[in-house]
Amino acid sequence: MNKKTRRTPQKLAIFEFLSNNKNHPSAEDIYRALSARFPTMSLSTVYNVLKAFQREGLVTELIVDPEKSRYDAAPQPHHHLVCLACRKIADVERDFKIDLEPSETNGFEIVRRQIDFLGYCSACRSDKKNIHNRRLQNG
Amino acid sequence: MNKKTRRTPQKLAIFEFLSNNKNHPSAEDIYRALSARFPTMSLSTVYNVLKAFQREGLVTELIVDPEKSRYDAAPQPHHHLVCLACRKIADVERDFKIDLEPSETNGFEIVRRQIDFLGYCSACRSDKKNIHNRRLQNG
DNA sequence: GTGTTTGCAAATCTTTTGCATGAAT
DNA sequence: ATTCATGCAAAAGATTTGCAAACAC
Repeated sequence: MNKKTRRTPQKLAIFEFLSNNKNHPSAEDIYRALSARFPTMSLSTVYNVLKAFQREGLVTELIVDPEKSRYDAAPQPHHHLVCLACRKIADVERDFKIDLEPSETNGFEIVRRQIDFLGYCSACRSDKKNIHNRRLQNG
Repeated sequence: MNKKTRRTPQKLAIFEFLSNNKNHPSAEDIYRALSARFPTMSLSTVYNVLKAFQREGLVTELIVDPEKSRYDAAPQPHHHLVCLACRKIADVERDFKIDLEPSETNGFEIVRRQIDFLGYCSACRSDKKNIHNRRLQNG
């Protein structure tokens, strides 16, 4: 962590939780997970801390869930599998060489690329099958 | 458009506006753009219609802006350049061959892949001072 | 006529903000 | 002592929902 910002127990706990977590939790997820250890911690503190971490470059805000932001503390760039049904996110560790020709960039200065593989996770796939089967049974 | 759903003037106007628009507008953008022609149209109608179009597969909800959904009626799959400062979106027409090994898919059934090139558009580059005051996403 | 769509208001949900208190440097 | 962080409540924005009236089929 940076020296400019203060090391509070809440910040340490949030950073630790995010680092050890593979689920790319939302602010609410983090809040709920830590409220046993920090019963007085507020949700706005979670938001404040996440914003501060983003400014320091420690945390990335993932934009893959239309309903809420998800957060990622992984140090190396990577990509994601996103379930369109339950919004589960899994990491794809591989790096892809994708680059645009200067003529394709439309004047943009590209600083990062993100690849989302959208689909259905195994749990939601079997749910789908169940629904399908039920329909067939009902006629 | 489909036969199952009814052809109302509002729906036709929304579809037409989205098809002729390169800016990937938000629901609010669409609402404002059409309220001259449809002074009584409500914002929730815009949302309802967009949801119906998504169900029919006519429109895609883009998840690139953490503050609001953006909509795209383009028929061909394509990718996007996204400005991290002003959230302008530009299309990248090229197709990229990116595929995961079965061992990398984590049990997901992939139905679509989306590549976002994140950076700064030319307008925002020329006034970098403002960038810091605006949204931050690993800027 | 029937069932869908519209439009309005109210509700819900996520995220931000203002401000007083408390804590880290 | 100064400055930054916390926590609470309230505000702000985006999206959804309930429902009666209007309209497409």
